[in-house]
Amino acid sequence: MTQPSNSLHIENKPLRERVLDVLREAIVSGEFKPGQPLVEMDIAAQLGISRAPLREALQFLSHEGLVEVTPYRGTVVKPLTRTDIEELYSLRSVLETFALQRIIAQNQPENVAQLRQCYEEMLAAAQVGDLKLVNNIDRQFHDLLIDLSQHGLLTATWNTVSLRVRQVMALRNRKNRDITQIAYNHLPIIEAIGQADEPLATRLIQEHISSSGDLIAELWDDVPPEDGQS
Amino acid sequence: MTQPSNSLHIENKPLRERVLDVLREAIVSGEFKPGQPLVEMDIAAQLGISRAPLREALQFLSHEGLVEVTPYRGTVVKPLTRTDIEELYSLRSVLETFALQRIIAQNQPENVAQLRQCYEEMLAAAQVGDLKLVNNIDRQFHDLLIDLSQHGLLTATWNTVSLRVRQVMALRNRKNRDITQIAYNHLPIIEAIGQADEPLATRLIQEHISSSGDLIAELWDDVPPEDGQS
DNA sequence: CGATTGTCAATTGTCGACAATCGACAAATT
DNA sequence: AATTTGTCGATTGTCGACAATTGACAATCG
Repeated sequence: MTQPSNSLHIENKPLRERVLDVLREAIVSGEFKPGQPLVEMDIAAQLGISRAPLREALQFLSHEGLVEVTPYRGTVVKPLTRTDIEELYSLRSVLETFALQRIIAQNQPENVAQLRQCYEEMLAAAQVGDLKLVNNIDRQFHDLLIDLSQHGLLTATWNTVSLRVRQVMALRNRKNRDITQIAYNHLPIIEAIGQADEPLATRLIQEHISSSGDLIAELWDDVPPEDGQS
Repeated sequence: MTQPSNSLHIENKPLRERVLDVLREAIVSGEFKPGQPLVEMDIAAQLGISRAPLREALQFLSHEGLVEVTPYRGTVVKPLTRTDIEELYSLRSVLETFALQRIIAQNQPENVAQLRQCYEEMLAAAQVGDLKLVNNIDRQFHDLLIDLSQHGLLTATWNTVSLRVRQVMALRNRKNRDITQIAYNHLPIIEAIGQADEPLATRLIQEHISSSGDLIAELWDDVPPEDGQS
C-alpha cells in the first residue's frame, strides 16, 4: 500500500500469491458467486498449475473470510447472508470511527488536504457521470482514512473487512441514486476532521456508513443466486 | 467456542489443523520467541510429517499475524515491537467497547449473570493466589464479552487480536501486583452493564484495557532476546 | 585494495502420485 | 418396506522428489 514506486522492478511473486490475487479478484468482483464450489482439481487445471500453491491460496482466502473450507468436503465461496452484511457494516463503522479519531488526534493539516483532494476527484468523476470511477475513488477515500490513522493492525483488519465490502457492492443490484450526492456526502466529514470536531465527525461517519449498510441489507435477498445448475 | 459437547467424538482434524494448533500454542505461550526462524524442514522432521501440511499451517499463522513469511527467505515468529503492543491494545479497546455497547443494547439479564459468574470464579481463584488460573479466567471473561455481543465478524477479528495479547502476556515478566485487585477491577464494568449505563461502561472498559496496555508497553524492551548466537 | 561478478549451499516453491475421507447409492437383512 | 450395512466415485489430504530463488562468500578484474 505504501510501495516506494521504485521504477524498474519486475514482479516475481510466488505462484501462490499470483493465484491468490486472481481468485480474490474473481470473488470480490462477483465473478465467483457466493455458494459456488471451488474444486481444486478443476481450478488447478484451469490455471495450469498444481494443487499445492492453489491450496495455499485457498487457505489465505478462508482467513480473509471469502471462502469456506470444510475438511474433506471442499471449498465454496462463502455465502453472504443479510446478517453477514449487517455485521460487516457495523464493524466497518467501528473501525472507521477509530481511524477518524486517531486522525483528528494527530491534527496534521496534510491529512485533511489529502482527503480533500480525494474528494475533489470523486466529485469530478461524479459530475462526468462515471459511476465506476466514483466507486473506485470512494473506496480509495475510505482506504485513505484508514491509512492516515497510522495503525498497522487496524489497516490489516480493515483490509479483510474491505474486501468483503467490495464483494457486497459488486453483488448488489446498484441502486445508484444521485451520483453526485455520493460525493457530496463526504465533504462534511472532511470538514469536521479539519475542525477537529470529533463528536461531529464521529456522528457523520457512522451515519454515512450505517445508512448505506442498512440500505443494502434491507434489499438483500438471502440465498439469491442458485448457481446455474438446477 | 460453542461446541455442543456431544460426548463420544474422536478428533479427526486434518493434519494441518493439528499442526496449526501445536505451532500456535508454541508461539502464543512464548515457547517460540519472536524473531525465531521457523525452518520448514526442521519442524517437519521434528513433527514427523511432510512439509505440505506444515506450510499450510504456516500460512494460517501468518494471517493471524503470529509469523512473518518472506518469499524464498523463510518464516520467523513475528517480532513484537512496542508499537505493535500499543496498536494491539488500542484496537482491543475499540473491539471490546463495541462488544460492550451491543451487550447493553441487547439488555438481557442472562448476559450480566454470566459475566458476574465469571467474575466470581476469578475472585475465588485470586483469593487462593492461583495466578495462572486468574489469568485464564481473565481471558475467558474478555472472550465472553465478545461472545455475548453476538457478532460473528467481531468474534473472528477478536480471535486474532486475542492470540497476540496472549503472546504478549506470556512474554512479559509478569509484574503482578495485587492479584485480587485484578479481579476487583472487573466488577464495576459488570455493574455498569447491568445498569445499562453505556457511557460509564465504555469509560471503564477503555481505562481497564489501556491502563494494562500502557503498563506493558512502557516496560517493553524492543528487540529483547537476541537469539543465542551473537 | 575496492568493487564487481560468479559460484554455491541452504531454503523455499512447485509438482505429480498416492492415501484417506466423505456422501450417496445399492444391497442385504429383519 | 424400513433400516442397516457395504461399496463406490469424487474430492481432498499427504507425501517425497525436484526446480527455483536467495544471500553469502569466493574469485576476478580494474
